[in-house]
Amino acid sequence: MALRQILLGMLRKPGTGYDLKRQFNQSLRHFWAADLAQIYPALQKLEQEGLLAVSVEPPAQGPPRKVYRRKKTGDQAVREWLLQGPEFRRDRISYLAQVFFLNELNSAVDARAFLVKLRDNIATQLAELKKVEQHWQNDDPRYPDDLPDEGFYPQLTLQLGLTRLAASLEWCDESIARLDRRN
Amino acid sequence: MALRQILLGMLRKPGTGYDLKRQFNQSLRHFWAADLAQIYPALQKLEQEGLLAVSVEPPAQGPPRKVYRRKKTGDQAVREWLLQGPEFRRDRISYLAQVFFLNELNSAVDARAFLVKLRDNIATQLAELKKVEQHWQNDDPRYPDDLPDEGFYPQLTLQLGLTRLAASLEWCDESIARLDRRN
DNA sequence: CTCTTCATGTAATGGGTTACATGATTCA
DNA sequence: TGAATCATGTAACCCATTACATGAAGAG
Repeated sequence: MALRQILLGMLRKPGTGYDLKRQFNQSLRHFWAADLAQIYPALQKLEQEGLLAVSVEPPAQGPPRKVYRRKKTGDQAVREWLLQGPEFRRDRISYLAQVFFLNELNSAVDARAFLVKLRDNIATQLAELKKVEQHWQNDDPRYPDDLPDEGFYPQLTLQLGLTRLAASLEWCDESIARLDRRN
Repeated sequence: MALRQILLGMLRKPGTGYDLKRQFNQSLRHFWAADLAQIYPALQKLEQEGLLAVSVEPPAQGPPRKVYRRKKTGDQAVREWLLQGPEFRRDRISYLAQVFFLNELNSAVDARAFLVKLRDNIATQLAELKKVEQHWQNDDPRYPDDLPDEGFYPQLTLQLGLTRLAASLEWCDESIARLDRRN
């Protein structure tokens, strides 16, 4: 149920649903993704509840832009969310479920192939996140240690993303090595 | 949509919905959780589809036990799931979304308090997972390197859980230190 | 001439959570 | 006497995904 708050958080500066989607892709994607089909109704609801204001503006191209602005009640909602402390939702990691049952294949060769594919996938994800980091670095030469506060906290999240992927990658390599040692 | 396959995987040995819930709590919880309200209908559906067989057995206590057994079609379904390669579902990490927006608090003190709470939470989770590892160790003296295949793959998943939590914990400490250095 | 980008949505379906409902036995 | 364990479920709701629908401008 955090999408509401995330949208409010992103609307520190006014924007349209489409703008927010772009922000998801650029900055939040590695820990949260959302589709336009989710974003549009959510924004409408937040407006109905009085946390956002809308104004229709003429677009450069396409249909009229519905620009959402956060109201004071919206500011407050974000602050409350943060003051409640960290939220944990149960994570579900499909590929770990698969690893758990790899023995069902009755074949160390097939199990190994699975782990190698997993390794490659994670390596790709890590490479992509590093590209994102490159972009951030190019956008602001103060990256990572002299960023203003607005950039500092997002940078922390990127950092954890990189750390976790690197740890997962190492785990893959070690797992493959352990499997090889068993045979 | 992996719950189906996980239930099938767990039913290598026959059992009831309640038994499976226990297995979730003991072995899979750190990467997948499921409620009885999800498990019971899912088992019924798998039976209707012909992947499982049911037989009603007299219980030690309570209502009759519905014991599910995997059929050959069920075995096949598990194997197909694994042979398709690793599945990635987009993860959503609420607390990272919160970290991303911590600047909204306009207070390094409050932001720091958030990170400390996060640190404590993760430390608790790590301690709990280590307890789980202790149990596994006690259950089988061959842990971790001389386990039979059935135990080896589950142990890998536990290992990743521990690795990731340890990495997250380090990240928390470093983030708090970096925040302190800024002020 | 086709693909991408801008920009809005709705509808159907699927998956997950919470609440509700029942009832016997065992343990503190 | 009250809580936990065993054992089954249903119903309402919420959240997320996929598919469908429209349409103009600009890039290649």
